[in-house]
Amino acid sequence: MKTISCMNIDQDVLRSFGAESKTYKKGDVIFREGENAGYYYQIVSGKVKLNNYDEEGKEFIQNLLGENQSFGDSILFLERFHGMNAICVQPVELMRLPKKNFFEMLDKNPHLSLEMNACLSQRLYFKSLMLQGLASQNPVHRLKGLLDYLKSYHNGECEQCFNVELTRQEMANLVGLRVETVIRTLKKMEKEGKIKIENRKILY
DNA sequence: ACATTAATGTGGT
DNA sequence: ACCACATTAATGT
Repeated sequence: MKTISCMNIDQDVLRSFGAESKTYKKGDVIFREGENAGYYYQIVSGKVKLNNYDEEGKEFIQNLLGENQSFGDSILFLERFHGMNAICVQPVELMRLPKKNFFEMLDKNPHLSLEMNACLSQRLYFKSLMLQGLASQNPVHRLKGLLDYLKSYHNGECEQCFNVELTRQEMANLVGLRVETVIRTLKKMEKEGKIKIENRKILY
């Protein structure tokens, strides 16, 4: 199960520019909304979620990142605060590179700079897919948007063999629906042949 | 093998 | 959407 690694920079390169390894436990907060953004983060193992909470305290997940994916980087190009929290969903091991070193690295490695552009473009493009779905009231459209988005991260070739490794609760928090609605909508989509469900695993 | 917990389903309001 | 509860799968002791 390979995902498009965006960004996946060689660990030795990262270290040579002063990155440090860090480990977190499940539930640990890596950074919070409103804090100053000062690091590039790249996940070695584990899973991180980027989220917000609305006024009522309901969670909205912006993204879920796994192995060889980076986060916190898009905002390094801006003088801004974090717009979301980064929380570990599983125990996490990651590399952390200070902003200053990050730019030094890009400066000395133009190809990484290019890759970064490709990476940011990819995120932009697929965020737009998500938004299309979220703009709809129809739960089928919302979930379809999410599935297209997730699949796009995937070098998948075959039809309906992309295994969605998210719980229904996570999906619900990504598209702003209730778990029950997600469960029922997924079943509906299965009947319509849009997805397959094999012992609770979702194939798209 | 048994108890506990997390995730998935179902039905009713 | 929300709530309560049943069923199933995964994990711990």
